[in-house]
Amino acid sequence: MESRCENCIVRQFNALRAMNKEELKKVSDSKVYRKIKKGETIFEEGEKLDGVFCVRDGVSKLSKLSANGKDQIVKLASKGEVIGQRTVIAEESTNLSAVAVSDMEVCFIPKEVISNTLNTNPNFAVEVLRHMAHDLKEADDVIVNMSQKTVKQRMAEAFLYLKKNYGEDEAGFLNLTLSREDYANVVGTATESCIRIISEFKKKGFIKTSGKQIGVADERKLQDLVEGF
Amino acid sequence: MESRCENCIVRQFNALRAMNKEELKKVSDSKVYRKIKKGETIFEEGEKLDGVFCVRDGVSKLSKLSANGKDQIVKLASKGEVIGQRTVIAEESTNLSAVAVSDMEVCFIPKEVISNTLNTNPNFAVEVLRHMAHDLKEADDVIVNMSQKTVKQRMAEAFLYLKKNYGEDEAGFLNLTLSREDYANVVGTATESCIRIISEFKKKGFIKTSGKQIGVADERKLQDLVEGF
DNA sequence: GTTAAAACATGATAATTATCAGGTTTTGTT
DNA sequence: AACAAAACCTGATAATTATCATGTTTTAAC
Repeated sequence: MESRCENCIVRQFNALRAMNKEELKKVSDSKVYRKIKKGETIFEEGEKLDGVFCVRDGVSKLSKLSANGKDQIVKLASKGEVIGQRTVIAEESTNLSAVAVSDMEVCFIPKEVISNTLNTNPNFAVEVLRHMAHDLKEADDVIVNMSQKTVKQRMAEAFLYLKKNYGEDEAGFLNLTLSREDYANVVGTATESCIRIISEFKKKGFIKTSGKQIGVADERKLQDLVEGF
Repeated sequence: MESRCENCIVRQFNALRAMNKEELKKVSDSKVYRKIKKGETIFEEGEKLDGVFCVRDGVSKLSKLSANGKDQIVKLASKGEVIGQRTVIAEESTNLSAVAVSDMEVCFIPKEVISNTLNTNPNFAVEVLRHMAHDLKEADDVIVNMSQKTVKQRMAEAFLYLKKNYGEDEAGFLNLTLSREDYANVVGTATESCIRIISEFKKKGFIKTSGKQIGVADERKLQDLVEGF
């Protein structure tokens, strides 16, 4: 279901809200709406991007492949977030791949429109800057977590993060379902270790599972674990 | 030795080069020059910053303390870099502490001057954005390294990084001398493990040491190690 | 210059995590 | 429905890394 950016709610969550009517019109006229199926690749590490992707619905993982064939998920991007901004601004090839972890709807916005607006509308530039500053802070936090927390703590944190950011259904299962491998790649561990910890958490009553679905069963206990008790 | 920003070479390395004469004059008139001794703290995690620090000389570590009392160094900032930008832009308290790892000279620039310029000069905003985009990419790389490389590989990388970015003296020792503890905190490991690896690298002829000083002895071998051979 | 504190160093051991090997279950395709 | 592929799971083991204990050297303060 396509529509005009001017009326798009998603825009309120990202820097595009700092655009004026004219600028928004240009974006709307040049944007390309696209559906992306779960598992499909939006772009791959090393590619040059001709624009950015504004996420209207669904979730994408941004990850980087290493020499030994492992994938580290650096960030999950969802409704309202803009993917590829960093790359377009720095005028480089992407350092990350973007793959849909659920069915997605995105709008592709050509880079010219973005950079023109950046160069002429300081409000927009500052707004983008704020978002990037936020991303940078989050990245710093991830670095610290990676080096100072155990795999168990990071797993616990991942469940709490998903609950907080994507919510849960009526039955108490997380709305965003990730494969065990994806969990492992978020947390930075081996898939087997990840599965083992899921089993352990389940046995201890911290989480509940049903097939691929996972739900937080004892938020407090998970929180305690994260904090080192 | 104080001077005018207009004539400051350091400015060429950071976003301040996108300022026009008037703006630069304002910065120069409001800036406060300050010497900082090795080991001295510039600001601490959680503080509110009234401005940014432009590094004229020396190196600062930006780190975050964790619950268990360990410090993770997220970034080393040196000549030309601006510290505290992220915080000032996001209008939050800092998520990191800044401590000098060598004697430093910095210029404090009040945040009003920065934000006024951001709001009126798109060139400056875009330039800041570019620098932030670069920092974000580096942070992503660190995340991936943390999760996918061994401590040994990260140590090897640290030596190569220091050689590349700070150079070495006539005797072949790194210009920037870090304590073993700082190395451990950059790499994200225990100080004892760090020391052990230094001993091992020395024994194998990858590096050489003399007191606290460390020099790269076999760049190729270190590089091979980083790449997993 | 003495002395206390900090930094450096190494061994022994324990804890964490990865890897390999073998299963079962689920999913998607013909 | 049958089949192959992918995802999930568990055990055994090995590798990595942290921790504790203890001693030495260097640095800084008086």
